[in-house]
Amino acid sequence: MAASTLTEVARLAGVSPATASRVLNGSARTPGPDIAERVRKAADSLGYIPNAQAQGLAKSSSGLIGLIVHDIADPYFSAIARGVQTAARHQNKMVLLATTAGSPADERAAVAAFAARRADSIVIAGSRSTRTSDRQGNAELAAELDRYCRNGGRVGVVGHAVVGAESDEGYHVVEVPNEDLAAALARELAASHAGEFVIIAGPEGLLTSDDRVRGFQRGLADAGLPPADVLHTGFDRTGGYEAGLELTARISAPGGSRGAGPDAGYPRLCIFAVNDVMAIGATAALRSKGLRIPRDAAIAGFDDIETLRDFRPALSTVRLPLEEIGRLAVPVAGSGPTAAATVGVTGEVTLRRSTEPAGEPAT
Amino acid sequence: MAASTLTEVARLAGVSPATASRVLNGSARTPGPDIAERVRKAADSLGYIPNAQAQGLAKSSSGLIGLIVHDIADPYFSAIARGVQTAARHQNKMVLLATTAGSPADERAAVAAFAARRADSIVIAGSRSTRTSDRQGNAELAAELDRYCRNGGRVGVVGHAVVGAESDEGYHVVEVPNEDLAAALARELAASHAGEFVIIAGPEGLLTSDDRVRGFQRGLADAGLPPADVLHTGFDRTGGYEAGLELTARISAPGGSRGAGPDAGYPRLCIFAVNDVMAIGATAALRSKGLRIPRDAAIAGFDDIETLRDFRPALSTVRLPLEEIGRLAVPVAGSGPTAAATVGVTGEVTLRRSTEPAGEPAT
DNA sequence: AAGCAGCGGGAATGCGCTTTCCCGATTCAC
DNA sequence: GTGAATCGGGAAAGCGCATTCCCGCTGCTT
Repeated sequence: MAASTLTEVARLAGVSPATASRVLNGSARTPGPDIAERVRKAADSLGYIPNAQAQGLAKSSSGLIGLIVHDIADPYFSAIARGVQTAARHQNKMVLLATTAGSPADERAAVAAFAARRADSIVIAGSRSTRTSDRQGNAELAAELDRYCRNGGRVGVVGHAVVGAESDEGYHVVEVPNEDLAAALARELAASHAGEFVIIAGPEGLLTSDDRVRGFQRGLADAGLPPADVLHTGFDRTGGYEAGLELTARISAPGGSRGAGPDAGYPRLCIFAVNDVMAIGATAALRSKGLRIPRDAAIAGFDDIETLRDFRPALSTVRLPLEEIGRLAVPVAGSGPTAAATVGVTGEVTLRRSTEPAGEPAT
Repeated sequence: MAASTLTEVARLAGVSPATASRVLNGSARTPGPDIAERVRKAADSLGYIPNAQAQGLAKSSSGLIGLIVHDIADPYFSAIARGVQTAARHQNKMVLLATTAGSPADERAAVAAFAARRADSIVIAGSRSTRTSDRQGNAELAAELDRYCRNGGRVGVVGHAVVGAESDEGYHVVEVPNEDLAAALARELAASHAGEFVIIAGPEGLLTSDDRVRGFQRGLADAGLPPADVLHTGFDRTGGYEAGLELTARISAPGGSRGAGPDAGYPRLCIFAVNDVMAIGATAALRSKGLRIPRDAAIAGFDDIETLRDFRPALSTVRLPLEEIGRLAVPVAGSGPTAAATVGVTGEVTLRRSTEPAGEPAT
C-alpha cells in the first residue's frame, strides 16, 4: 500500500488535483472555504503526505540545506551544525549532512551531491587549505561551487572564501577575525609571561591555522617579543598530543632560552595551540609526562568549544560564537542574488587558569 | 542558466534520452561502447548532474537516510551521528538531519518530513519516554512510523522500540543492555565502596534512564545493599549540575547514614549519574562547592562519550560503542521486509579514578 | 533459405505535483 | 441591460528522469 497521492485526495474530495494542490499548500489562490474544508478532510482521512520530491521537481527547489563539515563528532563542528540546524528550522528546511575529513575532493563530491538534490543552499564549514597538494582539488571544488551558484544556488562559507572561487553571486562568507583575535591573545599573554612562546599549528597551508599563527606572531611582535617557534602537526587532538610530547622534551631539558623554567618562578613555555582540541591533546601529552599546567607550561587554545566548559585546568582560549556562526552561515531564504557578501562575527580573548602565572595555588 | 538535463546531453550526443539514461546510470542494459563514450563525453562537456529529485520520483527511492537526534551538539549523539554517516556513505546515501530535543511531537513531524522526502530509511536515536504527558505524542509517533513502514520504509531505533509501535516490518532496534550493564557497574562499585549510593536519574519515564536505574538498583541488591536514593532531574548537563548541587548539601551535612564521611576514610557518597554529561555536570557542581572527587564523593557515569577522554578526574563509566551503534542502526539497503528485528551491542564497565577509594594520592 | 531468438536503440508513458491557461459564472460599472 | 472585469474551478502541460514496450536488425538453427 503506497502512500496516497494528491490525485487520490482530490478524487475523494470530488475536486480536481489543481484545486487540491491549491488548498493543501500555500498557493496564491485560495479556493472557497467549503471546498478547502472538504479537501483538508479528505487529505487527513487518507493520511496524505505530499511527496517532497515531486514538489521539488515541479517547483525546482527542495527545501534542503547542505552542510559540509570535516567531522560531525568534533565539538567545533557540531556546535556549528547546531546553529545551522536552528537556522534551517526557521526557514522550514531540512539539513543534509556531508562529512569530508577536509578533503577537497570529497567536498567537491558533496557539493555535486547537494546540487543533484537541488539543495537551496550549501554551508561549508571547515577550514580551506592552500596546500599545493590540494591545488587541483580546490580548483575543482571552486568550479563545482561556481556552477552551483550559477544555477541559482546560494553558498555560505565559514571562515574563508573558497580558494579560487570566481562567482560573487549568492556566495557569502562568515568572516572570523582569526588573525586579529590571535594577535590580541598574544598581547595579553605576553603581558604576563616571561617565558618562551611556542605555537602548535595545523598543517602548513591550512588557512585558519595560518591566520592564527600569523596573528599570534604579530601580537608577540607588538609586545616587543621575538617570534615563536612553530610546530606543524595535525589539526586535531592527535596532532596536539604529538606536538605536546615533543614539547615535553624541550620543557624538561636543562637550561633553556631566556633562563626560564619551573624554578625561575614563571612558566618556561607558553604554548598556543591553534584550536582547542589541539590544546586539549597537548595538555594530555604534557600531563602524561608528569608535567603540570600552568606550573610547568602555560597553554592556550582557540574556539572555546563547549567541551572546555568542564575541562581542567580551565583553558585560556578565544571564545568564538560557534552556534551563531552556524546560524549566520546559512544563506537567507529569499535573498536576492546580491546578498550581503560578508558578515562578520567577533570573538573574545578568554583567559583562564591554564595561562595564569605559575606558582599560584591550585583551585 | 539552469543546470543541464539528460535530454540536452542526449541531444548533444545524438542519441535518445533513453539511451543516455542507460549509459549514465547503472542500468541493466548497457548500450554499445562507442555510444556510451559519446554520451559520457557529452555529459561532462555539459557538466551534467542528474537531478536526484527526478530520479527519485521516477524510481521512488531517494538515497536519503533520515536521522533523528535530540541535539546534534551533544557528544553522545554526535558520536552516533558519525556512525550513521559512515554507514550512509557505504550505502551511497546521504543523511538528513533532524533535531527534536526529545519531543515526541517534533519527532513525529520529523518522521513525516522524512516520509515526504521518501527517505529510504530512518534512524531514531535518543531515548523514548513513557511519561503520560507524552502518551499522545508517542502514539502519534508510532502511527506515523507504522505508516512509513507500511509504505516500504525501514526504521532503525537506538535503544528501545518506539512505545506503541505495531508494525514489525522493516523495523529494527539496536538493543543496548542498559539494565545489565548498570547492574554490573553497581556490583563493581559495591565491592569497593562502603558509603551510601545515590542515583542521579533523568526524568521519570525516560526509558534509558529508567533501565539504568533499575539495573543499578538490582546490582546493589545483588551485593546485598539497600536501594539507592534516586534524584530525578534533566537528562543533560544542567540536570546533573542541579542534582550535584543538591547532593553537596547532603555530603557536607554533619553525620550521615552509615557513619561514612571524608574522615571515615572512604567516600561518603557514591554517585551514579545515568549518563556521562550528567555525571560531568554533577562533578562540576561538587567542585564548585569545594568538594573533591573521589575524595569527598565517588562518581560514575554511563556511555563513555569521547569528551571523557580528557576529563579530569577520569570518570568511571560504562563504555558503549556509540559509533558502532550508529552504524548498526542504519537499516541495510536491500534487506528484505523481514530484516533482523534486533541487533545487540554490548558495553563494558570501565572503572577510572573518579571511583577509586578515597585517600589515594592524586595523579 | 526461411524462421526465430536476441540485441541495440528509440518512442512513449508515468512518477506526483505545480502552474499556466482557459472557461463559465458572477459581479460591477456605466 | 449590456459590456467588461473578476472570481472559482478544471484541463493540461510540463518538471527530469526511468522504464516498458516496440521495432528493425544480426546471427543462429533446422
